[in-house]
Amino acid sequence: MYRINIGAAAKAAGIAVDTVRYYEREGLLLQPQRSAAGYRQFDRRDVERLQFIRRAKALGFTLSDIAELLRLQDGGGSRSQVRAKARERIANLDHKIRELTAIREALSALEEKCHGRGSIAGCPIIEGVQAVSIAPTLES
Amino acid sequence: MYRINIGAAAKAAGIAVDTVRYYEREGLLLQPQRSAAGYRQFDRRDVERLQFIRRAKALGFTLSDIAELLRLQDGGGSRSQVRAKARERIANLDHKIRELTAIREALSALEEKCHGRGSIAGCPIIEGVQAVSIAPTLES
DNA sequence: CTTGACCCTGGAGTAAGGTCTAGAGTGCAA
DNA sequence: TTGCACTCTAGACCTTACTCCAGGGTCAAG
Repeated sequence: MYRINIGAAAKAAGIAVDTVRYYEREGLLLQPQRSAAGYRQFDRRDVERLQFIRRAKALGFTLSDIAELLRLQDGGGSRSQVRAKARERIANLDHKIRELTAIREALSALEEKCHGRGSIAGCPIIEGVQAVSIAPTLES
Repeated sequence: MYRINIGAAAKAAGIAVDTVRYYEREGLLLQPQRSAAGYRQFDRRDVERLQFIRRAKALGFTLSDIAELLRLQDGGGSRSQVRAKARERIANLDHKIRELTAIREALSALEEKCHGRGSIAGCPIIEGVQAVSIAPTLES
């Protein structure tokens, strides 16, 4: 049987030991087996679960999104539920990307107006910021 | 002379009163005048400064970036210093946008593989997350 | 003179996602 | 048997940018 301590499991999943305990506290992990001395004993599936968490995080899911996905997995949710979460996340990402792109363009336009020489008085970037209109999409 | 209390200044700048005090504590504001009773007295320049902060925030600068920009303004910094900050921020934005776009594409590819019917076992999205390779750019 | 709207300070609480500490027990090699 | 790495728990602390609270003073209107 493949049973490893928290240190090895954390390393295998590329996560810090403290973070593994934190995920357990947050309800993202199934209660692991314990040794006689009370050490957590993780098996392959636990490690896969940790990797799933790490990768889902890399896809920008929050821990509560991930908890929900894991609940679906544990509780026999349906694919359509999973797909709905994915679509929601994609919509979020699209929104965020549009927002950042708009900011980038606004700032870039200011930067191009500035020749970069001279004192700060009258600097087009500073003055441009004063004049920025705060569009709804630019509000965080 | 244009001297207003914190409530009016906050309103003029579109910021909460508590937030104005917070900015003062964080060193973003010049120490305002005080009335005999100890009330802060803001003038037009103070309000402009608050507006500058709000707009710079809308451009995605952090408060510490903004503090630095304000120090440049106060201390006679040069345009090249301001431009450098702007470019740094643009580079940040570009990086973030690329990152989110990569995530979006990865997730979208998974989502398209899922017909959305059936139980969760074998769901391409779940399995795809397991297989996501975590590229350096995808790490937050 | 009272009422209500404002203002003051210091300090605590919030969200998200960890990270660290103290104090104590465990496991294994030399 | 000592020593060191590892593990346990509960709970405090971190970052960013606020937001709220208690307990008290101030100001203008009626």
